[in-house]
Amino acid sequence: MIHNRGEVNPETRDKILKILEELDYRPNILASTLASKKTHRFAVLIPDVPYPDAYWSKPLLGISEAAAELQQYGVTIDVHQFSQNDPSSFDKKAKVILNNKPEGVVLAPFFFRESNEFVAKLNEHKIPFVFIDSNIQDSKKLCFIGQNSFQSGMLAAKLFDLSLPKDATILIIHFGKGLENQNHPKQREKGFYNYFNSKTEESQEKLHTIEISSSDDQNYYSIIDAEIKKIGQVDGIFVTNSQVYRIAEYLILRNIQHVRLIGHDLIRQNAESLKNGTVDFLICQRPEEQGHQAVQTLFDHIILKKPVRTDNYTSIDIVTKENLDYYKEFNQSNYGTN
Amino acid sequence: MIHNRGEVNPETRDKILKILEELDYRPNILASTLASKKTHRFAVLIPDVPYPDAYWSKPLLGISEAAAELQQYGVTIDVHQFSQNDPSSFDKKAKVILNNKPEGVVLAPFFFRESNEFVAKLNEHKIPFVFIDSNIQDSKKLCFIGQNSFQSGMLAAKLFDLSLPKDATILIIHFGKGLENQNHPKQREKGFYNYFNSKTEESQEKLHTIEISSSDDQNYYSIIDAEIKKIGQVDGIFVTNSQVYRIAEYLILRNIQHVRLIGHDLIRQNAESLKNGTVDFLICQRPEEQGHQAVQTLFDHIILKKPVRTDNYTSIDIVTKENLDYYKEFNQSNYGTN
DNA sequence: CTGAAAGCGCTTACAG
DNA sequence: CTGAAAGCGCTTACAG
Repeated sequence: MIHNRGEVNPETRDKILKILEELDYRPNILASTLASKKTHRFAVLIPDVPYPDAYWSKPLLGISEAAAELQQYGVTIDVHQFSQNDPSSFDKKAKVILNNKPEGVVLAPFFFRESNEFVAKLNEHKIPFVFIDSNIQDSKKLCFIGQNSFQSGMLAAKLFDLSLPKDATILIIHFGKGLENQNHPKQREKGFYNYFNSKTEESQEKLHTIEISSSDDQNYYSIIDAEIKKIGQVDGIFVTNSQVYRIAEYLILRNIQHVRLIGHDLIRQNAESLKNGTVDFLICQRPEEQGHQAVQTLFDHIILKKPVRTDNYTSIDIVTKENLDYYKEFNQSNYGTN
Repeated sequence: MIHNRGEVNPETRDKILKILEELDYRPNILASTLASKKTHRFAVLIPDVPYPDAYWSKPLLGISEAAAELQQYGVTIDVHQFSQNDPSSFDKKAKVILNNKPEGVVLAPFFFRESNEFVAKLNEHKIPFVFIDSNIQDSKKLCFIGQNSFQSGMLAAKLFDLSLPKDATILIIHFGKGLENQNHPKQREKGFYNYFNSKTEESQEKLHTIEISSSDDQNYYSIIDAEIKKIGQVDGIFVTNSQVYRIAEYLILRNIQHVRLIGHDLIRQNAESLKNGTVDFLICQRPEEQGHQAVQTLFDHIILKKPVRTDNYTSIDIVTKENLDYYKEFNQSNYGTN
């Protein structure tokens, strides 16, 4: 009904628009999509899932859910995955996506340089894109969806602060190589230090940081042994990503108790560590919701032509043994039989 | 296309169904709602909002949001509100709803007896209903959406346990009259005691409970004064509902510091107490999401004829000064200009 | 350039 | 009872 062809007397145009407004006219999307028979292709570029239940299986769940919902609107979603250890795999998939010329893209800008190149091409082709998980400032993005990692580091610090004595020794552990490519762990550490540095009372906590790169995978036990020996004792350990369950394993094997242990993300292994009491708090970010929202945002913008928020920080959830069961989204069980 | 009239040879029927399955046939809801021109009326029965930003303004937000989304499917939602101090107002609205014969109902079963009567009538008329906030067992409900309050009490206890010395004195405060009608506060208290009673190590915390009925509104300060005087000192206070900001006011006025204060629900007044540091933790339940989901569940069941879960516990969120900003749902700000 | 017709995948009132 | 036609609110290909 509303088209945009030809010249119309601006006065007439305004009159018509005013009447439409008065009648509160809204185009019927149902009728519109039904009639147009148009089909929309979105592309997704995220890390692969190297082992079962690894972190990126969760955003993928949300993406698949959104895909199923939007299918009736003629939306197809192609998911492309790259290896977190291999920037060239990112590049390769990015090229495939560009060749397909999708109407919109969701991407996790994991590798800074490669992502910047990809994003430049997308802008060139005027393909709108949504960042998921991490952000690149000043990039003409449609939207960013993820966690404020600085603030989540602040929160971790607060939890130690409230639950440990004032002179506690806390060890911060970065797990996994390629930290230069990952914003989250560094930002979390910054937030963590910021919390303690900006305390009004004289802060007496002793903070130490170590990195365990993935090439040390086999012998990270001895690295931690050495560190603890060096600093004498440890009251709390903060792991800046989802690998906290490995520290839980370490503590159990070494039979070290009464260490406050906090990490990130509700992957299966971490849930188990929460249940057996080794991990005290898990700070989480609703990854399924992130995946779902990323796709939904593209849909809102491209098909519904609705305004979308440019920054969409998901909640920073504190998960303990007690509330764990209420954070498992999209589980298939618990359905009625009607 | 698929109808249910007349007799068909069962064999033929099965064959056809099989072919449909093979073709993965799914009726197009868009075309269906467009063609049918059917209109669906839902009714909602929840408490009113006695002062700005009071708790029930939030589920209402979620309900309105869902109403806007489902409007294009021909769904209309009538919201009826009752006074939390007046069971007869519940009754009156329930009668109005029954007269309107809606296709589905969302209700907060606040008054046990009145709710039971209403629910019996709904079952009689075969009108499906969804409980929001509170539950009534064995009631042929379509679904319950709300918080597991026993578990949220457990969680509150855990937070005190981790952040207070082993011999701490904790005061539990029930605010508001008519507790006999409200399940949440009592269940939360039960969970709270349960946590400390089931600790493996000898529990040395001293727990005290008081009730402040709303007729004492004017002089609750003196009631707390008296209680604290009686028990000598207090290290933590747990308020079993959203009225925790009033205890925060009390502590500020009396200049009492270093009391760990935990309460429920992110209403505006509580958010402020969190920011100024009087309240340490707020345990929240995503009320907007509850409102939204209640309506959505009715839609899924009645229009989409999808199976729905019969119990839908929302997450039990721990909110602090640090993650507060990421729990404000549905705020209108922060939108881009595209 | 523009108006009018055909059609999207369904439902429903209706003729036979 | 049942098949075929009309129509839901749009879009699009097409005739003039």
